Amino acid sequence: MPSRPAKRRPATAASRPNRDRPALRPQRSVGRERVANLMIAAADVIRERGFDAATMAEIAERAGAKVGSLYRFFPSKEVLADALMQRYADLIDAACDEIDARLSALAADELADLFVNFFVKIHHESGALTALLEARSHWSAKRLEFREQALKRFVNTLLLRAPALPRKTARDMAVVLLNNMKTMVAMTVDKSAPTSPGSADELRFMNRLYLASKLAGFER
Amino acid sequence: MPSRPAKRRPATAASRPNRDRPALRPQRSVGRERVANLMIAAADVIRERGFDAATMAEIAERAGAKVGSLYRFFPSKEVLADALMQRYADLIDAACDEIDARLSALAADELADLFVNFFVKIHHESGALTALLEARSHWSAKRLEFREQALKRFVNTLLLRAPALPRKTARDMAVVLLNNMKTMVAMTVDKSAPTSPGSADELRFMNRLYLASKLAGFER
Amino acid sequence: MPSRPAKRRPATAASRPNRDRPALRPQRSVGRERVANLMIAAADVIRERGFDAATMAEIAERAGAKVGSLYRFFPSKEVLADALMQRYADLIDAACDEIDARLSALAADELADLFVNFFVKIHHESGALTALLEARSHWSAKRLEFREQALKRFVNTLLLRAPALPRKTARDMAVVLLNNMKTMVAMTVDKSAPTSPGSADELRFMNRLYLASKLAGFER
Amino acid sequence: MPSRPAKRRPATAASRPNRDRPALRPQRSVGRERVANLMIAAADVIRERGFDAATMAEIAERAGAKVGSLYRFFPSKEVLADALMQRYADLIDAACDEIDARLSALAADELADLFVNFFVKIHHESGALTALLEARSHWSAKRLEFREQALKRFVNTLLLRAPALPRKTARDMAVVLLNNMKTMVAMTVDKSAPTSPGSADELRFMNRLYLASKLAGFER
DNA sequence: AATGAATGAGAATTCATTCAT
DNA sequence: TATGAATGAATTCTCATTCAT
Repeated sequence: MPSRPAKRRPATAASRPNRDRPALRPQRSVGRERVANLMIAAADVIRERGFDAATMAEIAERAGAKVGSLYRFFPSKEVLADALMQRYADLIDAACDEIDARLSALAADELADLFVNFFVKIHHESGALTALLEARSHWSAKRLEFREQALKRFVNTLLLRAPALPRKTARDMAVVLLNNMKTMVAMTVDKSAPTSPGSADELRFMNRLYLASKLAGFER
Repeated sequence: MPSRPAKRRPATAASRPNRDRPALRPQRSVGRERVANLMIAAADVIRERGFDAATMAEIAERAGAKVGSLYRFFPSKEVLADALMQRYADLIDAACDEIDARLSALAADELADLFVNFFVKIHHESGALTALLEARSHWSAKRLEFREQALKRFVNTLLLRAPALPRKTARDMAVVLLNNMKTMVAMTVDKSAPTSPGSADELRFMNRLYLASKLAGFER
Repeated sequence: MPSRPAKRRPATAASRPNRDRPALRPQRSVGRERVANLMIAAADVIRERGFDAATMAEIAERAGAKVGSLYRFFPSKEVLADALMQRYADLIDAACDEIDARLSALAADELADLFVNFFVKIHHESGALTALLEARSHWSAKRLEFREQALKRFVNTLLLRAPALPRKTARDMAVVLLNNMKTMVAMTVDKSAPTSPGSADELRFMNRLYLASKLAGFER
Repeated sequence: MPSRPAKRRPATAASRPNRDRPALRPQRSVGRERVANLMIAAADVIRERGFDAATMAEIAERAGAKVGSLYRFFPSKEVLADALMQRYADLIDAACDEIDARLSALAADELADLFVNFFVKIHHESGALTALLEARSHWSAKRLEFREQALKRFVNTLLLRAPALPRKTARDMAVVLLNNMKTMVAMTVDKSAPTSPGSADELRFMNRLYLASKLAGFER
């Protein structure tokens, strides 16, 4: 009974294992399209199954690709998740920019609604956001970073609107707003738990109430 | 010429005649203690790792038991989760009973705080609740049932307090409150995302604001 | 404070999205060879131990493969059995074609012998046939299909030889012949029960007697 | 991390392990009834699922007993199977006695029919016979012994009827007859494979033909 | 560069059998 | 004695990741 066959070449120190490499940024348009498709597929699968249950094989298949291709661009599942998070961070940045530009023209309630619908809009485009935020299995640095970055942008927008607001208060508010955004996604997008549209209205109402109350007296 | 001794019957995981059996009620005190330990361990592991990533082996080990014992009482991971959910449902029932008894003596803000801290208190006792509610992998009937039951109890309490409230409105409010409860757990108990205590205060404030506003004019 | 590294996603056997996929057709020559070896090994192990007692691990090992490879091509034990059955169905088809071609040149006794040795010849090539036909654990559709297909071919051959035979009679005869084929395998190939060669002669004799008697008067 | 707890007392040489003990022959009527029920349940389960797939737990449950009781009377699955086989051997003995008594009054065809229906009648009473004969997993001595004993009885009856028959021929015939008995069970009792009643008629016909042909000239 | 194949390290689940009360 | 509980060794199946052509 021969002992197990020796492990396949154990990745010599020289040959840096693949997974530490960051996501590949393809140069040619065909490559960029492929990456886009892979990320869409990944978002879909992760939304449907959750991060843990999503398999690289299904993601590749959903994108009409082979796992090999998937691994060419995203050397590990973690990196793929990170890339998605980065994408969401960028989307949030852009949306905040847009809000900031119109900020002085917005009524408080409008601002509140824009906030609360933030993630829903992102979800509309690529829906793995909440699934990734929930995933306990590996709170990668990237995911914490995302949270941080999002909060900072929200704080920034809040302070732009109400400069007299203490920064610390703004930060705590941002945390609450972020959770409301997640809740709104759960209530309007997730099909699993049956929720009447009325509850989304309630959430919107609560969010308006809260923001109006907090901004009152601090607004420019 | 097969020389090995005949193998025992393959414990074919495929033909699982067992999985659908409900959780076994232990008969003897040693069994009751074991079940209690198993549920504590399960709650711990599921909280820490999430439902998908929690393994039956770790749960058993943490309870000082062998998987065989775990499976004796809980014939599948699903059933184990369902048993936990049932436990939480019972806890909620009891807590609602308590609130209902004191209801007329409570200020609106006190009521709001009791609501928002609901899950935190449960978490304190057994912390897998939010992890289970998040688990996408299998929205088992039991889990939906739990949601439904919890919502019904909240509606009941709300209507007790404000009988003039339309039932449908109460239901939508309950959904929002439930999400606030989950958020509060995330903000105060989960150690993964660093959150200042201030944000919990903000959430409490928002919740008070909301409840007060909705109950105003409807209260007994 | 969980310190262990986050575990890989539990390869939950419960959520098997794979099992129902048909056997994979290998693309490369190395894959084809592997599949061939796996089927040989499977037939051997199933013959020796019976379907239930045969384990995927032993099959893989006997083929010099890892279970992972086995499952790549045959996503479940059922599918593996089905693939073997399909193989046997093809062999039977081919053998019937051959008999049909020579049919008019055959004496009735020769035909009877060809029939009764049918399964023995198949067994010689790949010996899981009777073990699979016996397996009670899961009368998969494929296995019933096999039976049906084999019976149809036998009926066809019988009617070719004796066109005046009522189809229903031919069908009933085919069932008897099929059982004789199985018996012949048991008597000549299985090493478990000690049987003298004389009993095979007796079976052959009975089969001749039967066929001659039934065909008499109906032959072309 | 303490190593695994020491195995529970490893059955000292003094305390002869249970499984070598033969089946308990209960003295009191209540015990005899319990054993009878257990054997009926065992036969049912084994017939339905096959020997390998039958579990001691299901057998006990089907008999309205606990596994502990089952093991009290049958110290292992093997012993249980052996007890069933012994039962079948006794039934066959009795049936042969009966045939022998009427032998001179029987037409050859009647004798043939009695033979071919042998196992069906037994099956009617307790149906695990063919399942046990098929079970490859452990060709225990008892099972071979059964075969031997049955064959001997058949030979005996054949020689009683046709004393001039060479003993060796009678033995080979008995093997064929035994297989026909099994086939008849498969065709008339097993519900899995759909078989028309006509095929049973064919089998009966073949069996008559064969026996008549073989006995001709040798009969008393 | 694309991709079919390999694989190792689990993970869920089962069950014959033995104990202890 | 009856029976609830314990257990350990198997067994099926999964999947992230790496190779070789």
